[in-house]
Amino acid sequence: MISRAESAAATRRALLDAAAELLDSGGLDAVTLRAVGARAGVTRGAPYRHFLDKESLLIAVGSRAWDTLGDRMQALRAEPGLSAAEKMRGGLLALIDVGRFQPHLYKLMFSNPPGDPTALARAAQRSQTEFLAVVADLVGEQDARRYAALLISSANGIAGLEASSQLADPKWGGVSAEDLIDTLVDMIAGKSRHA
Amino acid sequence: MISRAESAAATRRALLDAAAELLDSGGLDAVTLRAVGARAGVTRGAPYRHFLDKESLLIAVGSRAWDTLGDRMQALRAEPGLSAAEKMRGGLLALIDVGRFQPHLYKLMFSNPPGDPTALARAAQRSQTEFLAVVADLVGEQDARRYAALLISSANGIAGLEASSQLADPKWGGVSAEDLIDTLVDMIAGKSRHA
DNA sequence: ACTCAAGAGATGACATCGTCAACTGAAACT
DNA sequence: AGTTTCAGTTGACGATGTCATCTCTTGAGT
Repeated sequence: MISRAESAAATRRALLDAAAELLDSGGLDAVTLRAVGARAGVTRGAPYRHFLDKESLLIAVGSRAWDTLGDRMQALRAEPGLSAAEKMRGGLLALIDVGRFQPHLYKLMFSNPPGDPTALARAAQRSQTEFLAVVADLVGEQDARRYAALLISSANGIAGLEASSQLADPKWGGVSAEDLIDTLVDMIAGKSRHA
Repeated sequence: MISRAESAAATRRALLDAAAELLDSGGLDAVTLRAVGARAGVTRGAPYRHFLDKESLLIAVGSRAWDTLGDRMQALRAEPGLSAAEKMRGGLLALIDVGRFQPHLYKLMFSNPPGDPTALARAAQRSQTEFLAVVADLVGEQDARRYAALLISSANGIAGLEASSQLADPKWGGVSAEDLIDTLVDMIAGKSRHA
């Protein structure tokens, strides 16, 4: 029927799914090994057959999210009929959308776990290099690094403020995340037009 | 000698200090009510006389940090002999410095606790309105809101990436947080010069 | 001056959590 | 067929947040 390896891979996937779902619905506090196991159809000790500890499980969830975002970035870059500026805007909005619809997952993606602080940064690499290439197409290799770093930082901050619903404060005059991204993209794209 | 109210206020302050110190040195995991109590010279149950629960204590720590940052912003704005652009840069760097030297406290300041998600946003108000006034001095009332929101978001994101030491990645060509802030300030100050 | 309510703090207890050690059973290998 | 490997279960332990209860000092009312 099913080999042992297949069964193990299936439960591993089920554990990741369960953890991601619990994170989405109930926040980080809801992700307990007991709940994850129960939702995956196993018991509390089972995760230890697939992950070193709880932190490793969470890192795996975050890494998987970075991978799917990397896929989206890659597809976006290959998309024909889009200008470099449009691709740049799209990439930033893809990141912000994660923060918008899965805020807890988003926080996890940008958290640096005490055990292995670089783990999630490594998982983010592909997403970021894809985006870097898009920026380079717009502003040239020379300034691409600085601008890409600035854009990713800014998008991250915008998503963060929006997640804590601070952007909605009337103090900012009702700006949306898209407004801020557009302002930024226009400034940079405009600058590149001057060269 | 000392009245009861004074003594209570003193332990309340000691609890806040203890929590802040534990947070700085050992991260959020190190902040346990037992450890906080011990460091403040009381036992685990004492905090419940001053705070509703652990979350309320952490919110109080974060709020106090926002208050001192607000003081710094206020002093910076009143500083004579500084151009509006310099004040703007200084305000952003003040925020980034918190992320640089007290990363755990910084994360707390931008976290939205499940119990009262708006509590820390309220504490951040004064800092942000002070900064908003500085930005208005540079770019005018009209665009101040949008630019201030963008700048705070960006600074937040930059501090976040720096905290997870992702800015150090050679992929970005060795940019510093100051570089990114300057790039941003120049773009906005330059734009305002055009008007 | 005496009484007594109030409240800060201590303490015992409980549920929950992450984690480990020992155990079980079935699949995979020789 | 016998043996090993390994996914999964179960019991136990220490740590933690939180509540109920108790103690004791302070401070106000008479």
